[in-house]
Amino acid sequence: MECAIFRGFISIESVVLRYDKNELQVLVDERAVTQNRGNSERENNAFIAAQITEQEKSLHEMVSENLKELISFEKIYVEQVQTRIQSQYPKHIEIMYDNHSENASKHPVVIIGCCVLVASSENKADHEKAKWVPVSDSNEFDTVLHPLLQEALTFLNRKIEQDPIAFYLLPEKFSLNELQQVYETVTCRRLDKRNFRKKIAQLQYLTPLNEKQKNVRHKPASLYCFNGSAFERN
Amino acid sequence: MECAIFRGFISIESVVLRYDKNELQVLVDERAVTQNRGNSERENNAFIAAQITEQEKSLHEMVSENLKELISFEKIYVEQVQTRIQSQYPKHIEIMYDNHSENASKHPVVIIGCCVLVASSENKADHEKAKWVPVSDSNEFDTVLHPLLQEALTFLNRKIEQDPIAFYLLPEKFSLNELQQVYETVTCRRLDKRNFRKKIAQLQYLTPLNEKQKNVRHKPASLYCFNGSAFERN
DNA sequence: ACAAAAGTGTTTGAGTTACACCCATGT
DNA sequence: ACATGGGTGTAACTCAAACACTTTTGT
Repeated sequence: MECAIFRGFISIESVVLRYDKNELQVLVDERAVTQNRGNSERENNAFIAAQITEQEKSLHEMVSENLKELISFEKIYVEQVQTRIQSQYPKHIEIMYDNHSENASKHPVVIIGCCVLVASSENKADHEKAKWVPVSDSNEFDTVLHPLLQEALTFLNRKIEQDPIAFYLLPEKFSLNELQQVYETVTCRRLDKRNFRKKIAQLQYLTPLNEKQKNVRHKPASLYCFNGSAFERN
Repeated sequence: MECAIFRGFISIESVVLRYDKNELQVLVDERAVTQNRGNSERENNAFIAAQITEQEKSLHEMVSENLKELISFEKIYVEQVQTRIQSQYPKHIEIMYDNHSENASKHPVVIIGCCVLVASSENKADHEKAKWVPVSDSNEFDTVLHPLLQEALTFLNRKIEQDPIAFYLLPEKFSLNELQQVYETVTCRRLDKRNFRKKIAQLQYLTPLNEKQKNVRHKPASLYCFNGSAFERN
């Protein structure tokens, strides 16, 4: 094994996604936007820095704690999808650190990019701190963060075929068609209804509830919940 | 997008693997071992730190430059397989930094773990700086680095099914059976000779050379080289 | 009664796996 | 001549894809 160590900065970036109104939406943090313009409010950054040094925390915990200021949720999925090293600070970040600011620019930055999934029903309505934007609204986004969004979507596309992560994007109870729509949206292709049901039946992720949709003007669908006993993650 | 940035250390760890004598071997850096005992010789670390701040370099370049001090090679494969954040320095590393050493322990460490592949024929013989050890010799390894070795082997096992990375472990010219043996060693299972040849024939990675093995006491095998035109990586 | 989504099996093609014998060379 | 690994095709099986009609509810 070869090993080298040096000083630097560590940046943890999260793309937070939800599934709502038949589309994927990404969380835009209005605080971050204003924070980049003006240069006050370092509490948020300081917060994480403090947490991490206190004891060893997983990415899940760190991202999770940070996000609680923005949205409410019960379950959350966090996975690292990107690591890059830059010799210069990304343009969209103003690093305001207490001291050593004069030689800060001599140190590289490691950027850890995460893909975060939350269920739509568990989020507060939009408020002044953050808003949800369809991922298709590409001109909404800071172009510097854009590559991470792409990376997260690519990751999600691949991952959803392998592991039961669709459930992080769904409410507790859901119908098979809702589940299928999540798969279709994430993978960007239509699926055959019968083949889809055969496939997930094999996987045994689902517990059927003795409950059906109400007040729909068609045959009501049976509802299911996710049985994660075999898939404890984080 | 959510973002947080803080000070820390960046550690780049590489597991360097080669295929030799029908087994995978890992490079053990004797310098690192002595470096951990005594606490001189920070040139190596300083070297990389300087390089990275000078201009933006890829992991490939950084690891590659660092390894040139240990072994010789022409082609090399580098891929990041792990990122973890620790609140404390790994035990096996003594961080000796010029100044700020008093508050250094307040900052977390990001560890970037890489899987590196080199061809056996391209390496210098073992010398005092480094030696090659079979991966099966598990008690040879520093237990702190061990998880990265596992991660690298798992990665390799999965990756070799998808991309033509076996060629990084082989000399320029090789027979189909040598190629098959690499696959068998990496995936830890026997393969059917005919099925294997059918499969790689489809993939069109190979250019047949008008050349055969010499001085073997059996029917000499045809030699091939890798045609990487469709797979430019790094 | 009608509109709208729910629900349910079978057939076909593609790809993967299993398997046995003759060939060219060095000693 | 014999020992050693090189080299080749076919049949069975498994998995994924394509496809159409009946059912239940609200209006």
